[in-house]
Amino acid sequence: MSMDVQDPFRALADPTRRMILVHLSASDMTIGEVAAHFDMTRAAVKKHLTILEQGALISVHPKGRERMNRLEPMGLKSVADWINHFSRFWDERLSRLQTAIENDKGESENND
Amino acid sequence: MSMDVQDPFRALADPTRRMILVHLSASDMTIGEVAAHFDMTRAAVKKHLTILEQGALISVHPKGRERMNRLEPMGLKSVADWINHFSRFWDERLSRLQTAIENDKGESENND
DNA sequence: AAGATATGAAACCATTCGGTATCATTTTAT
DNA sequence: ATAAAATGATACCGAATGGTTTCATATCTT
Repeated sequence: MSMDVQDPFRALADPTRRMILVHLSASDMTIGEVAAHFDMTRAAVKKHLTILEQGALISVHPKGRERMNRLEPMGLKSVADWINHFSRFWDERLSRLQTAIENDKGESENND
Repeated sequence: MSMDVQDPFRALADPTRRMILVHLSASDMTIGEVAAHFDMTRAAVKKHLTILEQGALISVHPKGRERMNRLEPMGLKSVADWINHFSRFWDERLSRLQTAIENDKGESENND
């Protein structure tokens, strides 16, 4: 009932929705303009846009009979922030890898 | 048949799976150890671990009758890399916001 | 060898997902 | 006023999701 804000991770799970975000990063677009880039009905694209909006990854701005869909970068940033909590792990691994390379013969770390 | 590598975005879509990653960031764990943190059956947790493995977000290492599940940071990095293609947008917005604040009376940018 | 332990695998179920088609509503243009 | 254009809304469909239960298999431990 409250059209609650769903988490943005779910919105990113679908490849079509990720493509939509890429297109919207070039310019704001109406539903019809977005749909023109895909081989599916406007209705399907509209559902994707609704999910993106619920995930706060886009915002919607009515202009007359059209609805402009706009990328909402802060929604993406919230996802980036979560993931970057783990960045120390790949940083660590990267530095360990570099060390191994410098040592020429990397000791094959604990694989099966 | 080929147990193909699914995209990691789908693996991140579920909140339980994101929690699993947090737990695994503390230490490698067996299925049973992971399951102990959740109010669901081991079978369900195992399914989640399979999806995480398919998304290359974890790796699995059999040790006797156990299977150690290990965080695979580079999988997460691939997601971070995709998202960071958009980082210039929130950076831009942030700098525009700062400018507006410095100008004291921010001109309420084009809202409906 | 026997029993306990850790996992694998499959069948099943309700719900969600991604898509379609159809019809209604709102706004613009003539 | 009317027709066209853009979107909204709903019902419907097959497949995928997230969970369960049950049974089988492999490995420790004694």
